[in-house]
Amino acid sequence: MDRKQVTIQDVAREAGVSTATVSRTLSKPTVVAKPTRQAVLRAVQKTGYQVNHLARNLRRGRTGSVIALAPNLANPFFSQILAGMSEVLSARNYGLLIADTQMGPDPDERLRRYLAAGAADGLVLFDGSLSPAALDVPGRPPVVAACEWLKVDLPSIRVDNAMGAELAVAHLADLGHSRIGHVTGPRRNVLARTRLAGWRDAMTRRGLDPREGWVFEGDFSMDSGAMAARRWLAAPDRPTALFFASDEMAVGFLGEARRADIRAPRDVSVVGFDNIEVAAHLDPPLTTIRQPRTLIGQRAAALLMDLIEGGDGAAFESMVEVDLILRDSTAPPPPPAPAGQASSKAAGAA
Amino acid sequence: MDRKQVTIQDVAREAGVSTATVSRTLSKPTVVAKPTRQAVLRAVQKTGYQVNHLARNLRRGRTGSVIALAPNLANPFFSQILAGMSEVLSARNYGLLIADTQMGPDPDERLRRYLAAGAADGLVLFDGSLSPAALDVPGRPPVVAACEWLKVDLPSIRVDNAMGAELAVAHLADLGHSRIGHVTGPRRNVLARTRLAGWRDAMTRRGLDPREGWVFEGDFSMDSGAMAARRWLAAPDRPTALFFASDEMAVGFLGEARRADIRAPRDVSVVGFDNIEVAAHLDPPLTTIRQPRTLIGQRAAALLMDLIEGGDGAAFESMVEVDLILRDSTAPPPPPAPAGQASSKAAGAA
DNA sequence: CTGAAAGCGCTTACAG
DNA sequence: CTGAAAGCGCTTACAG
Repeated sequence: MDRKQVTIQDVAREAGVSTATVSRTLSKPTVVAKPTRQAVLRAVQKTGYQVNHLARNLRRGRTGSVIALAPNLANPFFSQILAGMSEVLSARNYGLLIADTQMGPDPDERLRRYLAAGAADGLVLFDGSLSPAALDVPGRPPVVAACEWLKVDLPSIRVDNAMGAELAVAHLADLGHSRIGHVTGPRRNVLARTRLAGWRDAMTRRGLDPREGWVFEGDFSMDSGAMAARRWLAAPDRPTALFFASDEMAVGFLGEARRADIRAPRDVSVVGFDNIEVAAHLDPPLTTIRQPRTLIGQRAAALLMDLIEGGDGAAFESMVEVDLILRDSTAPPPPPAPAGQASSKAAGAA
Repeated sequence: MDRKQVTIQDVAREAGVSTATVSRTLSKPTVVAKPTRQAVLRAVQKTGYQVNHLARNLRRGRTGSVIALAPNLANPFFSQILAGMSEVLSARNYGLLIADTQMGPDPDERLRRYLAAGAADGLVLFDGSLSPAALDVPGRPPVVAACEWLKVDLPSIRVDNAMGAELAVAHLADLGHSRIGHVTGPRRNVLARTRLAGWRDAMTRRGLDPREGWVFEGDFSMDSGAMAARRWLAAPDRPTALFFASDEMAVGFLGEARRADIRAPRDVSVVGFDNIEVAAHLDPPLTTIRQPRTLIGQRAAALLMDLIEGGDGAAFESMVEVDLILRDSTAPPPPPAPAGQASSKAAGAA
C-alpha cells in the first residue's frame, strides 16, 4: 500500500508558487491573482491533489463532522431521520458519524468520549435515557436533543406527542367511542410517557374515563403489540378503541387479533403512531398519527449547524407538528352486545 | 464558547515530565516506569485531559473512521446493516460515517471525494450503480463492495441471491405449483437481476416454464407490489404462485389483492425476500427468504478492518447464506377451475 | 526509562 | 497579491 500522497507542497512546486498561495487558491480564490490561480489549478489537476482533511481540520480546529447518537441503530425509525440529517449536513460539507449508545457496557462513558475534543464538532442525541452528568465535559461541543428529555435543558427539536394523543382520542371520540384504551411504549421512555399523559389529558378533557385497566403496557415492538392483543382479549370490560404509541404495536395487535377472528374496524378501532411505510398497506390500512421523520432529522441538523457556527440556536429550535392520517382501521363502535356476554357493559357507553 | 482545550503540554507540565512521556503513558504504558506513569495518570485526572483525535490521527496518518455509502439511507433495509457495522467498528474504536450517494448531483464525484486522503480509512459500498471509474483515485483507501457488482473486482461480501431464488421456487414446486411467477426489483439493479436469473434457472432445472408473461416488473417498493397485483389480476393465464424479489412488494401485493378479495394462500401462494420485521405479523404471516442483515454489516466491517490493517481480506470475504422462513402465505395450488373461466388452463398443470 | 526535536499537511496572521 | 514562518496537538525515531 504505498499511498504516495500528493501534498500541497507538490502542487506548490509544480506551480512555482508557495504553499500559502496554493492554500489560498483553494479556500479563498478571489484573493489570488487570476494567472496565479490558473497556474495553481493546473498544477492541482496535473498532480491529482486532494486536500487532506485531517490536516486542514487540525489547523482549523474543527473536525468537519457531527455525531448522531441513537439508542438502537437497527430500529428503522432512525433511517429516515438520519437521511434527513445527512441531507442538510452533506450540503454543508459536514460528515455524519453514527453511534449506538446501548452497545457497550457503559453508555454514559461512550457519550463522554464522543464529546471529547476532536471526535466531532457537535452531537445530536436521540437517546433520552443517558444521564445528564455525562454531558458535563469541559469544553464540549454543542449538543442538540432530538428526543423529549425532561431533566436537561438542551437546545432541542421536539415532536408534539401530546398533540398526537389529542388527535387520536379526538378522532375516536368523534366516532362515538368512549371506552378508548392506550397501548404504551416502555415505561421509562419519555416519549412513551408523554403519549400516555396526552391520552389521559385528552380523555379527561372530554369527560371520558382514562381508566387504568385500559392501559396496556408495551415497548413499541410488534411482539408487544401482539401481547397486548391477548391481554385486551382477556380484559373484562375491554375498550372499543385503542390508541397505540407506535404503529409497530398496532401491526402486532392486528395480526394477533385476527387469529382470534377479531377485525378492525368491525370489532375494534385502532389508531397507531408514526405512519411507518407499511401502515398504508395493511388490511385494513392503518389510521395513524404521522411524524415527519425526515423533517425531524433536517431540523436537528440545522439547529446543530447554527450552534456550531456560534449561533444561539433560538431561531432553529422547534416543535415538530404531527397529523392524523385517516385510513380504514377506525369506525363507530360496534352496537352493544346482548346481555350475558363479555362485552355487555358496553351498553353503558352507548 | 471559550473551550480552553487541555493539551498534552498541560499534562506534561503538571506531571513534571516531557510530552513524549505523557504520550507514551497513554499509548504504550508498559514502556514507562511505574512511578512516572502514576504521576502522569494523576495529572491526566487532575487536568481532565482528553486526547485530541484530530492531532493523533494526523500524526498517525489515519482518520480512525470508515464510511458506509448507501444509495438511500432512508431505506430501513440499511438500518440493521449499519447496526452490524457499528458493532464491529466501535469495538475497535473506529467511527462510522454514513453518506447517501444519490443525494447530490454527481454520485461518482461524491464517491471520489470520500476516497480522498483524510476522509476515511476505508469505505463500504452498498450502491451498485456507481461507476467503477470513480474508484480510480490514486492512493485510495480500501473499499469493500457489499452488493453484487459485476464490473469491478473488489473484495466483497455477497448475499447468495441465486440460492434464495432456488429455495423459493423449490418450496413452491414442492407444494405442487408449476406456474410460478416472479416479481422483480428494478431492472438495472444487480441484486434484482440475480434473483430474476435465479428464478429462471430454478424453473428450468425443474422442467417448468419460466414464461416471460409471468415476470412482473417492480422496484422493491410496496407500491410497486400493489401495481403488480393489478397486473397479475388482469393476466390471462396467471401464475398460481409468486416469488417476490422483496418482502415490501409482497406486502403491497397482499394488501391490494385483498381488496379484490384475493387471499393468500387460498387463491395464490406468495414468497417474499428479506424477512423484514413486519413479515411475521401480516395476515397471513409471510413465507420468505431471510437475509441476515446484521451479519452482512458485521462481515463487511470485519473485512474492511482486515484490509485497513494490511491484510488481503481473503479470509474475510464471504458469501452470506439465506434461508427459507416457512410461514402461512403458501399452500398447494387451488384446484383447477371449471372450464370457461380465466384460469381454466390451470388444468394442464395439475 | 526519558527527553529534545522533528514533522504529519495544512492555514493564516504578518510583512512586504 | 504573494511568501516565509509559525503553529494546530500529537507521536516517534533517535540519543542518552
